[in-house]
Amino acid sequence: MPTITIGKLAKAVDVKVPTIRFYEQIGLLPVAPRTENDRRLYDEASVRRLAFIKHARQLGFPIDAIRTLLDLSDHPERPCESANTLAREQLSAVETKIVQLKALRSELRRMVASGCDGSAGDCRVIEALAGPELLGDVSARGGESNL
Amino acid sequence: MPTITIGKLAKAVDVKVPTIRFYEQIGLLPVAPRTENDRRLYDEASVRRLAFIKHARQLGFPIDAIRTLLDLSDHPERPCESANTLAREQLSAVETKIVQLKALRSELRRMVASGCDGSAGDCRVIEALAGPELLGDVSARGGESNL
DNA sequence: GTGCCTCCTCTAGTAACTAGAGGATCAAGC
DNA sequence: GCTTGATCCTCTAGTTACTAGAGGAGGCAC
Repeated sequence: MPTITIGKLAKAVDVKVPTIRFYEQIGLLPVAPRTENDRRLYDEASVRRLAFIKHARQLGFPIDAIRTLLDLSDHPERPCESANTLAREQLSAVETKIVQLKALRSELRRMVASGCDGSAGDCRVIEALAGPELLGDVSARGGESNL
Repeated sequence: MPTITIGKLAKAVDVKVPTIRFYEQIGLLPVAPRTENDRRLYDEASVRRLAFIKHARQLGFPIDAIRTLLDLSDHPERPCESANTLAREQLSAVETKIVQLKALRSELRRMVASGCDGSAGDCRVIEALAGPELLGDVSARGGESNL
């Protein structure tokens, strides 16, 4: 018997209300039963499910991976190979990102260290951006946009 | 006298053609002059400007910051304080991100290390995701989405 | 009864592109 | 002169994972 309102669920898991509706809409959360006044109602299982999602998101798993993970957790009899694979993939994505960011960090440190206080004409920061790229093959995919 | 086609510019800087049009549209690149057949034409200055943008993007500067940076580089007589500030901000954003990702990495490593090969019911990966969050206050802003 | 809070739906906006439709033009080879 | 394929044009919509806001109904406390 579900008795938890969407606001309470949001508070319990520390997720925003619209996010919960969004998760329902994309099918990460099941369609919630409603009161006669059309308010969504949740139970303890919903709290656990949402907490699972939140935790996975914090670890950077994309929604599609979380879908698979939830599916597995809903069917305990299935082999969990794919969960392991997803975790390994996510780990290596994170590791790659760290390497890339460290390269960026050192270039930015050089830029900041040679900090100038004059006019833009002889600013080292701008010079460094304009100059030939000394950067290794960091983020050859075209930038910073995603994990 | 501009003579470089958009395709050549794209190749010269290693940026995709639609990206160049996009940069023009949002005002990062000036509106290019056209041939009588409506093709955009560029010159060496365009190559330098686009390279500047690309390099700044690789370093993770957001478009708005790049706008400021380009503006400064267009007006060498202005003080370059803001360039320094932007670089410092970007550096600290990158440093923060590295710290966050390292925390994620260690949790993912623990998950992967305890890798199971049975069924989802007793999968450590899923258990780790479902269990109480042991995670420190990493990425309290809600995840991985941006730099 | 009167605020104020929570809830509802729906649309649009965010960042920084990327992909695709549908069509015109160009350069090279035969 | 013609065909073929590459390149160009514009415009719209899709990507990710939400977030913000409009506009309105219902519920609770005093």
